[in-house]
Amino acid sequence: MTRSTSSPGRTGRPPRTSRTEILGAARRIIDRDGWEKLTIRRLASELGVGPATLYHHVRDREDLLVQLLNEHASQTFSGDLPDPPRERIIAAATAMHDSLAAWPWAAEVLTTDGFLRRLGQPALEMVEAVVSGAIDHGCTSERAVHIFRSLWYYTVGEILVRAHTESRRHGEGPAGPHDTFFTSIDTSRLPRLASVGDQWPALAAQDTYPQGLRAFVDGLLAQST
Amino acid sequence: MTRSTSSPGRTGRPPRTSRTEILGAARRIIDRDGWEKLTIRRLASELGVGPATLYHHVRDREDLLVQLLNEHASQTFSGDLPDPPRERIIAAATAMHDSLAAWPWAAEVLTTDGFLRRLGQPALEMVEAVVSGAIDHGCTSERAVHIFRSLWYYTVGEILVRAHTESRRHGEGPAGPHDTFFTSIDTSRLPRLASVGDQWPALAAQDTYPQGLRAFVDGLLAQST
DNA sequence: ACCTGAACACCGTTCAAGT
DNA sequence: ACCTGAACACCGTTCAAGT
Repeated sequence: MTRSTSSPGRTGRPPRTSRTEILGAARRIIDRDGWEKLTIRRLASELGVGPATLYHHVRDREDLLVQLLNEHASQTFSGDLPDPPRERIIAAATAMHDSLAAWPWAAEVLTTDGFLRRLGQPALEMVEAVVSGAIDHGCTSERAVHIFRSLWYYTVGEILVRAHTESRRHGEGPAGPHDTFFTSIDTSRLPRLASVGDQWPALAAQDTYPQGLRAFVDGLLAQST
Repeated sequence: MTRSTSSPGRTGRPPRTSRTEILGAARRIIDRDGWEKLTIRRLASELGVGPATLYHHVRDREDLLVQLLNEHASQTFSGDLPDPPRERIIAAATAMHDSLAAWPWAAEVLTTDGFLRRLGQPALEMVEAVVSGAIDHGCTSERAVHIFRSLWYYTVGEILVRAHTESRRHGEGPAGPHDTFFTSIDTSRLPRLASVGDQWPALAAQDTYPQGLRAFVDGLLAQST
């Protein structure tokens, strides 16, 4: 929470830990041990300082994660977006999605209160792209914000559900009796699910985000004409 | 994980804690102290037993939450759904949404791995309604599953983001200088966001789930014709 | 068969005191 | 101004032992 740039009149003990060092150490832990292991205490010992020290540089654990995500976003979002409104919206949403999908730990911070307010410039440019695309299509700015939120919910939901599903796809070898996916369902009341049956996991594993996104964008834009 | 129904040949110490008691105590804690306080240790002391005892009745904390959610679902989903495919899909998705929205703690368990596989009959009937609606509209069963998943992502995302936003809407009285919602944005690169500005929180507070849902359903159904 | 205390291996955060 | 050890107030889960 203190600035690492030394102002002229500054006095007292010089800093040994900088924001950059902290973020670097955090990424090292994530890459080496997995993001579940990124705790304040582990991060402190990675840096060779006491846990209390970190509270001079980040407000709390959540703040650390938001900073990490903003850093990631600034490295990810690059290149210009297409000009046609519909394509601009799809490209921006896809960029946000792909950026988040690459960082499963993002799920932890995505639903943070006031998350949007704490986004950095690069991420906000993607929000701008969606909102401006909707306005250029002919929406009011109020409607454009609603459209952004709808697409944001879809994107966050996909990331969050997927982040907690990736776990194991092994363990269910072709040797075992392919027992029903849904445990003991009443097939008379659930005929469609029964007929889909064991195919469900395979279907659920397919990446249908892009297709769903296009359907959603078209549906939303059709509503405001 | 043991059944509370006593089989004839059973022997040994009689149970003092039942599945029903556990679920009841859990709901009491949620109602009285808030769902954040629902921990294994607190639940045990609410019941007057040791923490280890609970592990004879639930596999782990996650299992407890899934059981709680299924119980809630069985009390919530009632009444018949409309017959026209589009309306049936919308009604089922809305029922799932409203049911989850009433239980903010559901966010904790929603993204559980293999969540769908652990749903009980009442919740599965809502899944069935969406899938059957899509099939009756003319989709293949594969496509119907994709449609369900897309709507599920949107629904989960809305719930999760909303659950972490409800916190405080007070504290920002009309007296204070209505400072910018987005902190220090580059207005030349973000003109639309700049013009929306402080209206964002008010717009974000509006419930646009039903409208977004209809747009999404229409977009998805239009894709498969 | 069911219950238990005690232990294991952790958390995030605060605070008075030190340099 | 920055750093610290120690403490506070918790977690989920396991396990050998008891009834």
